Amino acid sequence: MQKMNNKNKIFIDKLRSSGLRPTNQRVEISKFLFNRKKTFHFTVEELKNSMNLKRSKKISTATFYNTVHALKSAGYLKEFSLENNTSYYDTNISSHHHFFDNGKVIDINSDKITFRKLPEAPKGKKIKNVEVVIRLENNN
Amino acid sequence: MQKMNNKNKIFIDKLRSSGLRPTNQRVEISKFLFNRKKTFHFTVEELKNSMNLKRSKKISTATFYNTVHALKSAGYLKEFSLENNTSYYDTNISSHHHFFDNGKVIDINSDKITFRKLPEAPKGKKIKNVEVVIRLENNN
DNA sequence: AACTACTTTATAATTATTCTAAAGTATGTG
DNA sequence: CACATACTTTAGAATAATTATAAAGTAGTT
Ligand SMILES: [Mn+2]
Ligand SMILES: [Mn+2]
Ligand SMILES: [Zn+2]
Ligand SMILES: [Zn+2]
Repeated sequence: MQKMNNKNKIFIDKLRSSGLRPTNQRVEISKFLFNRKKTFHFTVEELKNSMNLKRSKKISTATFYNTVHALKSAGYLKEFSLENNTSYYDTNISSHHHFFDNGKVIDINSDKITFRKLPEAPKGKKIKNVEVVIRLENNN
Repeated sequence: MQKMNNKNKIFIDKLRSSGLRPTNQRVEISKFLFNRKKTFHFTVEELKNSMNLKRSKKISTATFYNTVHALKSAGYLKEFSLENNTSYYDTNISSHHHFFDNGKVIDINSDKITFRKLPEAPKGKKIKNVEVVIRLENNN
């Protein structure tokens, strides 16, 4: 019973191609994640809290986890880790780099970093990707 | 009542300078961690299991966590994260790089990677360190 | 030996995540 | 539309990693 207006088509398509029916909850999550200009880095808990804050009828934790996992498996989200034991997700699925600044994450486009020297992959292996983390601290 | 033989002095010193009395449990952990030629990458659970396997009187989980945390705070261990929700520790505390190969972690010495181009730190920030992860996959 | 401070340990609590099973919703068929 | 069937949502239970608690043990000091 999804109103299939053009406005939501792109978000619905991501769900469909992730093997998910575009239910209301899922479409709202998909819109929340992908209807923005800048990359979004988030934990499931952060996503849940910021979406549910504005809602009278809350979306359940399980639905957030399920939807995020399906979108990740389909390649619409990338998972990464900081130095705590929580999964972070990134709406920028290209191979790219990051500044880490006290828990804040900022994208660095791939072309902003190039290498003069890189090691070979060990025997029998090949390089899947190369990603750089630049850790920041305050001046002085 | 620690037997202060020279053999253990270096491991005891790491504990002392981490603010820990060199008890038997702690000295054994320190030796297990630092008495090796190659870098050791581990989770607390792995450390606990491999040490306790050989022991009749087990060291408790809390002692493993406490000791690892103190050694980390003192700078004798470095923490890092893979894409699951577990903390890994690294006995190589220098800024260096890694191959990640299906959960296996291999050190890459700092001088094996150099940059042609690197972005500036944002206003008011400076770069603390730059670390590279090279993800591997099998050939073919 | 007695006193005190630090340590170890078992166990409880917490957090992030996953699982389960029941109730809800959508879709297809006649 | 009526029913069957399949997929969803949800609350709550279960699990895994970690941290907290508090009692019993040990060490260092007088
Ligand atoms: Mn977990
Ligand atoms: Mn945790
Ligand atoms: Zn990113
Ligand atoms: Zn390392």
